[in-house]
Amino acid sequence: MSTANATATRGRPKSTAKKAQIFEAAVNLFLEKGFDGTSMDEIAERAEVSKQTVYSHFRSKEDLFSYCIAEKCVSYELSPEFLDLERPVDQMLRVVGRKFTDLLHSDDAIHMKRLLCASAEQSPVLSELYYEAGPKHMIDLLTDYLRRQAERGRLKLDDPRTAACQLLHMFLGETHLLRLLNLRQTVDQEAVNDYVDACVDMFLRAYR
Amino acid sequence: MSTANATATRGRPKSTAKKAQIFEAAVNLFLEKGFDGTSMDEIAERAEVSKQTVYSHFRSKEDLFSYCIAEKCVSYELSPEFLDLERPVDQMLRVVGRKFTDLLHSDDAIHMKRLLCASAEQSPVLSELYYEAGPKHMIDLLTDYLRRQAERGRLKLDDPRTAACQLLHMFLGETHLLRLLNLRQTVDQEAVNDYVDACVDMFLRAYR
DNA sequence: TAGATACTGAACTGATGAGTCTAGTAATTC
DNA sequence: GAATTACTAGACTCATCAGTTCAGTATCTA
Repeated sequence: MSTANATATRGRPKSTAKKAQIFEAAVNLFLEKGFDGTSMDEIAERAEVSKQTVYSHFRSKEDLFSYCIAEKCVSYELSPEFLDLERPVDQMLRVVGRKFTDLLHSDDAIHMKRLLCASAEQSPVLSELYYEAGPKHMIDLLTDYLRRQAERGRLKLDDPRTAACQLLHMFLGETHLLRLLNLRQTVDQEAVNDYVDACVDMFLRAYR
Repeated sequence: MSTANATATRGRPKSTAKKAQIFEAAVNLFLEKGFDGTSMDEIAERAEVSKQTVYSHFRSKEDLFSYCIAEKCVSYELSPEFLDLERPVDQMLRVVGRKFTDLLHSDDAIHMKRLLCASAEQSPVLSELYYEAGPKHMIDLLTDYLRRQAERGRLKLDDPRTAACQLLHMFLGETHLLRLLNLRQTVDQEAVNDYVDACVDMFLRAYR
């Protein structure tokens, strides 16, 4: 059991490895079975850790849950680098569409969204975290890209944010809803790609 | 206590009024607090009915839940009458957009969607009901409308179903997500209307 | 090595909640 | 009126689960 702790205290330091194990177990269980459907005993068992250790790292179940969601949200942050202003707009938007739908139709993202919808009533704080790291961040990136391309005269639009919302929400389409409702276990990648292409074509016909 | 029962049996018939009370109480509680967050005692209390009566009308909590969702889905069926082929397309689509967003941003619809997302893992049967009565039905109606307008030469599109999906998902936009995540308690009706108009404009620029 | 803290495992507490049971009352049919 | 079934109120069973307690062991710092 290797151990590392930043602040030097007396006695045996808390194992960051154990904390990671707990997080890993908890996040997977929460995503699979929801908050209410997951028990602390289950988490401890899957983490191969005693229940007391779970409570020594996290004050309560809610606490652990928040930690999991917050941690997960961080991983959703997309880097803006891939939005290349030099590439042809249609090509670039197709790439964006593919990346975006890949991410959003993934099991992980679907489970996450379900979880947040379910917990939205009790804790909008977590929704906030998710929204900022995920959807809002993506909209901001695309808005910026569209504005710049408009300035270059490659697109004709006066409200880049509205346009970004339109395109991204179109991308989601029926597949996303079907996945969310658990009516599709697998994604027909080809069909999604065709749909994305159709959206880009349509978008560009409208915005030059 | 007025009572009416279709099938004539011996003894006191079950009160359809009581059943309706139970349904009313249950559906509201489920929508407000979710499946796990609602207890049968609570339902009985709000319905002003004894717990035993609840169990005499419904076999189990799951049973009652399914009944509620199914019943609610029926109420989501939109009649196709309002899609008038004679009115100018842009005008008609604006009306559709307003009706659609009004419905989908309502507290009721938002709670319903949250509920279904949460229960999607355990029972895709309910998702199916919802999807057929709500989204799918709406898509079908609009697809039909778009096809007919294309036949009349008022629109230029080869895949009316894709176009319908695009438009409807655009309509949802950021507001829907924010409502779903409980980050907006009220809807800025004017902003939504402007957004809907922008979507219709954009849609028509793309499809003639 | 001593003092301190982490971890284990298992038993325990207290609350909540689904579903049952019972005894009595109300409504309906024949 | 007699048989039958619905409804009520409340107590009851049984399981689950968040969080605690405890006694013993492991691992760290000084």
